[in-house]
Amino acid sequence: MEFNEAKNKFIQTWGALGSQWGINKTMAQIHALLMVAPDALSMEDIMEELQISRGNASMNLRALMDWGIVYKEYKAGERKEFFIAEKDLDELAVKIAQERSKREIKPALKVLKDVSSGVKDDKSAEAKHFTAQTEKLYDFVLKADNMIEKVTEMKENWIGRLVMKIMK
Amino acid sequence: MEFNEAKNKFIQTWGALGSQWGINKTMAQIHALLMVAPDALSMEDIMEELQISRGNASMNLRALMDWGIVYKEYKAGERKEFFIAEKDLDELAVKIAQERSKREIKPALKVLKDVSSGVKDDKSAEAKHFTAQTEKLYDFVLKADNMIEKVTEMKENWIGRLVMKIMK
DNA sequence: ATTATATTTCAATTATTTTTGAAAGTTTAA
DNA sequence: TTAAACTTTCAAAAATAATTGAAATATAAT
Repeated sequence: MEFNEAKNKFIQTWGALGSQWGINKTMAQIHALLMVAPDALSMEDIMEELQISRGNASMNLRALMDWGIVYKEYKAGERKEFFIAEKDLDELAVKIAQERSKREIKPALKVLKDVSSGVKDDKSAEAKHFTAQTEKLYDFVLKADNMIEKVTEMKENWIGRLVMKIMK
Repeated sequence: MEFNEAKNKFIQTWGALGSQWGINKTMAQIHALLMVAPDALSMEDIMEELQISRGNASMNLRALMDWGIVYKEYKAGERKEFFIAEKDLDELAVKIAQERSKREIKPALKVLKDVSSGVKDDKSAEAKHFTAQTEKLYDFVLKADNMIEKVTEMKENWIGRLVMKIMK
């Protein structure tokens, strides 16, 4: 396999994986590109490699920085900005988990709580069932969300590492 | 809050959550509806409640059944089919995790492995860095995928439950 | 075998999301 | 201050994804 072929394949795959998980394709591709780039890349470099417009590059780089998984870097004597990816994968996972929890799960939890507790007075069978089910869902999503948080804290503590080991 | 308002809010929220995680909105809404329905619903019922077309209902119900999280039910004396959701949430989580692993993560892992091992001969610095990075990513995604599998097996064994407890 | 009921399929339409590119905005240097 | 280098913004265009609806298919009752 030729190097450029491999790189391209990797970028495409990472992009596809991203879009299946609700992250836009270009954003994931830029991230992929930065992950395997030996040094920081400029916006021009990124536009060139991925064949995308300036606006697209700018907006997705901003998004990646908002997620905290890509950083700006300034080079002495260079006027333009360069970008590097967070390369510590554990850190990457933590950032993504926290961000998705904050943006998507937490607000959903709030609604779940509201709707499950909002119909408590209604004594119809339908309403009772609804309350019971949404309560269960709330507990479940909350548990899942807690798990994400705990996993992100785990890497620092020994029992966490032990658990990971047991879990294989 | 009125019952119908609550129900609607729940369906909308579940739908939005679904689409943020790569599942189409209607599919998630049908699932939400079935989750809180006290008994099985017909395709007509679903079309009516969600104001969607027959084709849409049919296709998304098929998808939900492919995921193994919605089942058909036949009622004596009734010609049409009825549908119920998997209501055991642990089971639901397992099914979703397994399905996404199979459909998305496993194929991505294969590509990661291919590209990371495919450029081993190329001695350029760029290629070396690429191989190192994609190897790390492979290990990482593999670990994450294993974790999903392990979590799904956990509920059956005591140490798993203990771990869950410790993790809060 | 025919009709009535129910479901699936899929090309065309509609809605949503992403991308572009050029104008406006910033920052640095001279 | 002006100009050059670079970045951001955002309305319009393009690409992608979801939805419709009617024809085709399937299934059951008469």
